Amino acid sequence: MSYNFKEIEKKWQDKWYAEGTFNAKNDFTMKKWYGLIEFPYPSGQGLHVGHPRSYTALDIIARKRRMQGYNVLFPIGFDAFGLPAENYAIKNHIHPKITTEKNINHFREQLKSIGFSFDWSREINTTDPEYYKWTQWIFIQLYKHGLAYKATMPINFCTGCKVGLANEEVVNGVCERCGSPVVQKEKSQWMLRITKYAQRLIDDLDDVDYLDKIKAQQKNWIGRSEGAEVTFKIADSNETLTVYTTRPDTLFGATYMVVAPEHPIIDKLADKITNIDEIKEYKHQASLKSDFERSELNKEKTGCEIKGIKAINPLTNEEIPIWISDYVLITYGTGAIMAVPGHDTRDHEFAKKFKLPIVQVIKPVDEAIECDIDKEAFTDVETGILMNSGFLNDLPVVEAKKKVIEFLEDKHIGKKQVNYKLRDWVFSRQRYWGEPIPMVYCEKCGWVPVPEEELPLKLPDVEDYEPGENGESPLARHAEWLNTTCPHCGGKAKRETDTMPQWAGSSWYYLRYMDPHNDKALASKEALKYWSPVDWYNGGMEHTTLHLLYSRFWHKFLYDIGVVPTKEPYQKRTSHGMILGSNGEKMSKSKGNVVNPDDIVNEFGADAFRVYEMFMGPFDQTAPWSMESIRGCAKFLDRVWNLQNLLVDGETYSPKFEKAMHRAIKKVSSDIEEMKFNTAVSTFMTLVNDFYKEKTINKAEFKTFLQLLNPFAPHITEELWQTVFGGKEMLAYMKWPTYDEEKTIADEITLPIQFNGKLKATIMISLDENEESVKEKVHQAVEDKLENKTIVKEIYVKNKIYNIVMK
RNA sequence: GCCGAUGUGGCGGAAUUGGUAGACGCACUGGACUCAAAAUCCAGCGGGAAACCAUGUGGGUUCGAGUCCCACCAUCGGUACCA
Repeated sequence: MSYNFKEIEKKWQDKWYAEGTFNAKNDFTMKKWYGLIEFPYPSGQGLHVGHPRSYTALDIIARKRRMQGYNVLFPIGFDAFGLPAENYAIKNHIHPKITTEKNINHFREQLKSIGFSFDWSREINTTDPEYYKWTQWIFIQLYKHGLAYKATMPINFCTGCKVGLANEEVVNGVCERCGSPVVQKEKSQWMLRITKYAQRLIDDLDDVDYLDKIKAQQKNWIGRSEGAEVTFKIADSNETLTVYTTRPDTLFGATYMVVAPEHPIIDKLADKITNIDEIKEYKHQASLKSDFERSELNKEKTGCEIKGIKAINPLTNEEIPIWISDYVLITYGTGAIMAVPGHDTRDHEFAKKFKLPIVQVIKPVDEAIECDIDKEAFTDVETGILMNSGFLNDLPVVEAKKKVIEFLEDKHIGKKQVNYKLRDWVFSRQRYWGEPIPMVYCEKCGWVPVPEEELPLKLPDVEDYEPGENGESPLARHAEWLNTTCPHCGGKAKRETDTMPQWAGSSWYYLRYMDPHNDKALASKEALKYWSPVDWYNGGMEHTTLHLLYSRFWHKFLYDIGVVPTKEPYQKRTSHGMILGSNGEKMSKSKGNVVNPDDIVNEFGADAFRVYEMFMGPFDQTAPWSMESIRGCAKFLDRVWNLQNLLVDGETYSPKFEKAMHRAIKKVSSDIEEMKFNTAVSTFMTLVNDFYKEKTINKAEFKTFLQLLNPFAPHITEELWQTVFGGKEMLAYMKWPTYDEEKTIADEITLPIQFNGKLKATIMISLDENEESVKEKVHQAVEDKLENKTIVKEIYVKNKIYNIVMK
């Protein structure tokens, strides 16, 4: 018989959320636990079945922590600024504020219908002026500390819509919406100096408990490399050309140089360049290409020799040619390289194409290794030995690097240098639906921050959100907003019309949860001290390099200026796998494989939904949705409900189930900590099967079972606890069951007997039975099979296995 | 190319970390209940008549390998001319 989940789940949800059952307590003397999930973007489509995977997982941990006596903070909010709401507004002429509010209401109902133990009294919304007041405040602090600056940067510009586009809106080099080509357009933008924190963002990963793959991906993204800067003289000139290289040891093999098209040396030496028109034409062609084209259409390298000037290799003193090519990027290193075609694949390709000399300066230490420098660059560092390199000859690569850097530093023509791939964060968006950047431009005083007492600087209510011509922000059209007075001199001034990117509000939201209604500070010192850091943060891998890195950066800055008490925001970071459609493809409207959480809750109930999401597969791996499997989980809960029909009295576990109970407590407890939810669920199922097999369960067993299952299926378990046991106190706050290690160990063991590692039989032995006795039993058991065999040796691994090696 | 993962029945997946491969669930088959169906309960369920064969492929280490080592293949995610 099925239980009435609709009625039961509603009943408990109403009680929990009306009474604030799961709200964090303001008792700062208790031990605390702060669990965080990525707050959703309230899209028009409503909740995706992917959201509850992460939410259920952390909800289970949060619920377990409450039972373990922690003061738990498990908050929820909405990351509500962003493009979809704005695009929807442009299309349908409904203010983003209205759609956002509507969507949030929908999300809130959906989230409540799944029974998450969120503290709804702390709900936040990034578009609330009382919230973004502090987002703006942080920006001003960044500006005051020299970490926010204006720079002219190329942006993606759609030639059709005449708007600036975010990178995510550029698909294969064309505009996602209209399909017109996207070009790069120079625009003055606010930038945040995240690069200043690059090294600390790497180093401090040592102090946090993130999954290794998350650490690896962040390190990769920051992209630290060690090498040297080397300065080359330009022949017959006072100019020099500085390059960055990770292989200074190959300097003797540098046979030419290459500069990026945007490199300033071309303008500086324009008079000397004999083919300046050709070079200008190359520069022009390169500027027409988008970043996308420069990287995607790179099958064939292009380039052009800069005639009339030569560089001098500081070690060989030979004059070498200088080329221009767009495979060298102005944004990395010095925008110029020394080319060592013998030992760099790209330089080799370029040298081959333009018939430039290739010199070998490294050979493999093992002569047996094939190495034909004319065919292919030899790039192996581990096995390399220097040759044709004067004072570096015969040194291994690692030694040669050290020695050459010493030499360069001694002669003041180079130095050790560390570089990062990480670039500063482009913080401006020419969009309406975002936090206004609280800056004012005054002809006399330059950029001046809005005084802090005037925050929040509210986003004005406008009717037209269309981006302006040439990629101007829609706010630029609103004179009333635009024109203001300079907070510094009182003269006429104009406001910044760009808004902040989607990432701004989410970079510090976990701090606001600690004290969400504070109007004096982003949170009180006491709350920050008590709740920091977030103990466990779960989210998607797709946020590893942007959101996670950005918020670590902001947090470190806030730490530096004494606002927050910890160096890192999140002590532990884990990630969940994506949920795919039943056909194994990503869920999308066009593929028609989208599953709506509301339908699942209606048909199977919230508890079944939660149990299924945890049971479907390993938590950190992608998993396809299956309607059949969720039915199995609903059936399991029916069986749990009907256990009450088998119930007998009993103050303690019956001998029949004692071991099973202790083992289940142990297994479920550790599985939750390790996020092995799928095997925890199978433990529950096995246990239920055992109760059915024996057609009995006593009260002690049932009580423990309900407690263990409560974090996974909170509604049905509370209901059974109340109706069957007459429990007054809520299960959710009862002490988490404990187990006795000794009682998890079996005293009888099935011992496998192998012949040459292959299973032949099993026997029962008692735990730690002496070897003589085991041997006797084994031989008795396989006597007949031993005829005509010569035993070579016998291996007994205590309580594990008995293997007979024979001929 | 580089970085990270993954590969086990018809399907989703287990496997105490080197010790009985296939727990648990789905699907399927049979039985009970029912006038009947659904639901429920019980039983079976990798292949093979068996010896045996089976954890992407080929080697290796070991008394013993899904698990460790070497060389590959395939799929997915991230990143990409980063010098």
